[in-house]
Order: sequence, then structure tokens, then C-alpha cells
Amino acid sequence: MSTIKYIKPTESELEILQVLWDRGLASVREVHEELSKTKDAGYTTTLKLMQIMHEKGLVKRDDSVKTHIYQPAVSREKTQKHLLGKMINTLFGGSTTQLVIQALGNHKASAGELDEIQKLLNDLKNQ
Amino acid sequence: MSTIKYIKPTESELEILQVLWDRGLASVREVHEELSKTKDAGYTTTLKLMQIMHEKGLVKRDDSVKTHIYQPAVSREKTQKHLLGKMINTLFGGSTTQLVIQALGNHKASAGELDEIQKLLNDLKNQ
DNA sequence: AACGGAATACGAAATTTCTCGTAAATTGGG
DNA sequence: CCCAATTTACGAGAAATTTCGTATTCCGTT
Repeated sequence: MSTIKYIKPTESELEILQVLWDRGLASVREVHEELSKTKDAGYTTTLKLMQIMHEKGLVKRDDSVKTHIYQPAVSREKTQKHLLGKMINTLFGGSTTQLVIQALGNHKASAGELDEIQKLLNDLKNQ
Repeated sequence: MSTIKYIKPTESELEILQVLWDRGLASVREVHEELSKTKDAGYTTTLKLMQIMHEKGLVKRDDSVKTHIYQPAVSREKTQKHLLGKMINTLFGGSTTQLVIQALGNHKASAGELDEIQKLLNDLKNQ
């Protein structure tokens, strides 16, 4: 029996994962530069967080070189799925539909995107 | 100029709000009973949290009676909107569409619900 | 009026998350 | 080979969140 325990990233860890997901690979310096655009925390703060994430198993790293290179150890999709599911339960009373309605109603999407969603809906209905 | 600062409920506060949104009105005891189903924390813990929420302005209360009666001071919809927007940004790279796709793909909805969403999509496209 | 149960008030400990300062290690350039 | 710059390691403080113990208040019953 595999006992895999889902580790929920904290707010800050999520910001870091976001960068890693976009880049695939990145050093602490690179992640920190990126985060600096919207946040101000010292370099060692980012470093420490990434070290903790490594302990938790949220990221992998290559430390055979001086400047360690990090990469995500959890997939964007799985994480999205987990957190979205949690939000549906705690904030939308378990109704995915409510969440979708709220999302589409408040945050505009382009016509092309709407088409894409409609296509998905049709697939779901005809399956 | 009105400077309204959005107060982000914590995880625990959200659980409490959930109960209050469902019921409209509730005493600490009632909220606590409800939370006990899925969580084990002492009664005074729930009490304290609700007192803090009152200080923050997240809930209102009628304390003219011995057993204080609480009610939400923030709407479910506004809170959903805020937190959803935040999640779209931090977890879906700002793409509402991605979130919707992820939601519909992973969490099933009934045919009726799909219809409802389709209707909404049509409205959005024709506006 | 006294008692007992139930509720609130409140302080503070425990936990989690975030932050940073300082020291040690590593590497490339001169 | 040595220096300077960069990076990692690490401990510990700060801040935010959650938890609970204890004291006090309130009310209905006796």
C-alpha cells in the first residue's frame, strides 16, 4: 500500500512553484528575481523557502553544481486539481457548477476561449 | 474616497463562514456542533475564532441576548469572487478558461448543470 | 437567594509560516 | 594560489493562525 500524503503548498511556496512550472528549471537567484517584481523579500528568504520545499519534496534539485538548479516535483495539474477541489468544497458548497458560473461571470474570457469551453461541454454531454 | 480593505478570511474562518452562510444565523454552539463533524477542536477555540472574526468585521452579532447570535458580514459571492480571482492568478496563470476546463474535466456535473453553463456561455457570446 | 449549567472574555501557549542575519563553502578571475 | 563575489546552510526571530485553560458572567431552577 502506498501511503502518499499530499502536501499542500503554502501561499509563498505556490508563488515559487508558479515560477518553476513556467520555467521548468531555475536557480534560486532566478526565482527570486522573478518574485521581486511583485514582492519584496530578501534573497535568503527565497532560498530558505526553496530549501524547505526541497525537504518537503515539493521540488527536486541538482546540487552537483555550485548554483543549485531546482525543478518542480509536483505537477501543476495535480496541484490545481487538489486546490480547486478544496475550494469547491469549502467555498462553493461542493458545486462545481457554481464555481464555473462564478468564474465565467466575473472574469471575462475571449470568444475563442468560450468556444473552447463549449466544445468541452459538448464532449462531456455526449459521453 | 472610501478605503475599503478586503479582509481575507483564514482557512478556519472560512469554515465558520460556510456554516453561517448556510444558516444565516447561528450561535457559537451551533457552529461548533457543525464543525465537529469534520474537525476536532474545543468549543472555546470556535468561540475565540468567532470573536476574532467579529473584531475583523467578518461577522455581525446580536449580543443583546445571553447566547450571542452571529451572522455573516461578508457575502458569499464577494468572497468567492475574491478568492477565485486570486486562485486564477496564482495557480492558473491568470486564465479563467484554464480553471474552467480543469474544473469541468475533473469534477463531474450533471447534464442539467451542463445545460445551465451552456446557456450562460451563449449569453456571454451574444452580448 | 443560592446553585449549576452554559456562555462569554481573555490571556497565553502552541503551531505554522515567513523573514532575515551571519557564517561557511564554492568557484572563477587575476 | 589567493581574493572577491556568489551561493548555500542554518539558526533564530517575527508574524500570523490556531488552540485551549481558566475566570467571569448570565440565567433559569430550586
